[in-house]
Amino acid sequence: MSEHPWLIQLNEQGYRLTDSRRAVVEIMAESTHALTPIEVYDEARSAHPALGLVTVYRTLEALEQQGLIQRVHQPQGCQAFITAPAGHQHLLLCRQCGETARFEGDDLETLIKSIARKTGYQISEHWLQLFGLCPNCKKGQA
Amino acid sequence: MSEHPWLIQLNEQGYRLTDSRRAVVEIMAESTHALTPIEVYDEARSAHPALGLVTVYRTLEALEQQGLIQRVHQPQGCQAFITAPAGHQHLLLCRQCGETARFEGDDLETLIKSIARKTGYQISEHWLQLFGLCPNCKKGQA
DNA sequence: TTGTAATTGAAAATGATTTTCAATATCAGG
DNA sequence: CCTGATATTGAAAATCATTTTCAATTACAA
Repeated sequence: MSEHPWLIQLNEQGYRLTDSRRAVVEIMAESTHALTPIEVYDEARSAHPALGLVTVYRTLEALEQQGLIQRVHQPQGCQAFITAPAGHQHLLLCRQCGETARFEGDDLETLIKSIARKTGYQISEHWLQLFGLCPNCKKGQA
Repeated sequence: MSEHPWLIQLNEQGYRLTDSRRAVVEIMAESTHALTPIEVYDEARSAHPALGLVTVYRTLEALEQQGLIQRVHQPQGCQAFITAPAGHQHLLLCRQCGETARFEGDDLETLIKSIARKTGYQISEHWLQLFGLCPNCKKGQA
């Protein structure tokens, strides 16, 4: 049987392949929503009922270190994870259902350079995130 | 004695003025760093030793509701607070010492409208934050 | 000055996350 | 295909941040 690319990457990094990891990867890799550890736990147990919450935490940590998923910061909390944006993308999150979309748009470079000059800071990272309602939730709203 | 403007605002909103609140406000209003509840607690107790941590949490919550302070999201955690930016400012944070600077720069409107059109999302909020080293920490680095 | 309702701090409760640990499973080497 | 060293597991306990509960205290309006 062929393994998910994330699992192959983990394996290449020296991680062993287990059913627990397979279950967590399957859920995280498929989801377009930000998921908390508990949510991953609940969903992943349908594929692997013996899964423990601790293992979910450990697997999420490994995936984050590999750059495959990332933590999402939201007004209501910062525990959820999503698949990491490819390349230089930013996030757009639905406040209602947690659905995510991505976009690019980096004419931020000019702004950042100008801020660096004005403040004297050496800028190494930036976060840009948009919040709103996805097309689906927008409908239900009106 | 004349009270700090934040205390006056709290008072006008029906909050009573107590030494606990005065101690917390004094620390938060003066700081250019993001401070966690425990840090506020430690610092504020030099002015008011009887202060309890619970009261710090409650006061921070009141100040946040009044829009006087705001929670800061950082890679290392999201528990710290700073004085709320005036008007439409964004944050620049030093990863080393937590020092904060602010900047404006909202030609984001164009970007946001274009993302809204492309994705169908109704965008209601955006977060933009920069991270780096403040002039002081930059010196110690090299 | 006084009464009442807001506020306090301590302790207990909660919730998320991490650590500990003995049992189990993966997988490299024979 | 076995086998053994070692990574991994899940449960329970520990930790850490935050919230709730509650009886005592305090601010402040009358």
